[in-house]
Amino acid sequence: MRVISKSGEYGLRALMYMVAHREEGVFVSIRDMAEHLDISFHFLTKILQSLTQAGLLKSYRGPNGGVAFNISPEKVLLSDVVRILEGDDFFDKCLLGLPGCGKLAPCPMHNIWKEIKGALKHEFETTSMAELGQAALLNRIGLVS
Amino acid sequence: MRVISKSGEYGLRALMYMVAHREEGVFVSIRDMAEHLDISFHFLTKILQSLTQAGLLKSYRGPNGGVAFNISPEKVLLSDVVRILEGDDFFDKCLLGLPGCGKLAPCPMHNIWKEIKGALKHEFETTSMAELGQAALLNRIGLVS
DNA sequence: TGTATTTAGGACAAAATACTCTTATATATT
DNA sequence: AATATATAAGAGTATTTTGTCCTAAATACA
Ligand code: SF4
Ligand code: SF4
Repeated sequence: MRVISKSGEYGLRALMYMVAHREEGVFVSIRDMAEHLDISFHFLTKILQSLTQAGLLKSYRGPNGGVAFNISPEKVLLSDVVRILEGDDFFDKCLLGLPGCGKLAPCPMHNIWKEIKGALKHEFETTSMAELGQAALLNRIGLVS
Repeated sequence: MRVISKSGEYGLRALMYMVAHREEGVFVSIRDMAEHLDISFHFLTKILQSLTQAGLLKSYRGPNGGVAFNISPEKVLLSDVVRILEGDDFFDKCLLGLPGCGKLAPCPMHNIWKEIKGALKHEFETTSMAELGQAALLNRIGLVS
């Protein structure tokens, strides 16, 4: 059961890292993140590029360069991140892979799925990256317990 | 957001079809199902083979052959099906793709995910294929509304 | 017995996802 | 200006998932 893709996972873990390690006016090195989080540097770079292009992050090239939040992490919702990295229809998917959930004459799975999906969407839309970052400070980021 | 794979989707849709169309002592043709549900015949055959090998279905070769429930659909839970088709650890996965959810020192996503996953698991473990089949009789199976 | 039908099973191919590598561009420092 | 460092961007490779095809085995029926 994979809910978010590897891209989504890596992106979220990187943003958690950034929140936990941010300093005002300092860009976080992608290479450092990749090493600390054990993610392929080039792959992570691409993922973060998507977030930069979407306006969520800003980047800076050259020595001491890196990425930083362009929007305050208090205002960045989990749902914003997954919508950018996994597609805008992330929360509109059907359990059976068919499009158009919630319309007339739903299939037998509809009621089951409606509840679950609603709960997931609600959680993602009421949790900010800042909150996740705070929690990350208490534990070891992105590591299994 | 794909929760179940294509294999799982096809398997569930086929079982719903079987419940809705079952007659005592009659095997349901895989080819008929594949056509009605618009699923590749060979692919569906393999998926149903897994369910047969797991003992959930029984099959019969030759004219008027096909597959039938080996276990009464009232006793077949949704969770049984996905565990067979997607792996026994289906409900043990982490939102971030890391193994071992629910242990000490959880990551920041843990509380969010724990609730959602618990709800999903509960729904799947309290819904039988018979129930889904009943609902399927009322609507059009596996079709989007 | 021979033929048609239907699942079983494995090899193969296509598509999607995940990951790697190379080159270009921007910036800082000397 | 020259060099080192870092992200941007796109091409290329690997792995997994999904789908196709061919042959074998079982069964029914003429
Ligand atoms: S009605 Fe059923 S098949 Fe259709 S989108 Fe909703 S859950 Fe999926
Ligand atoms: S604690 Fe977090 S990272 Fe670990 S398994 Fe649970 S949700 Fe995943």
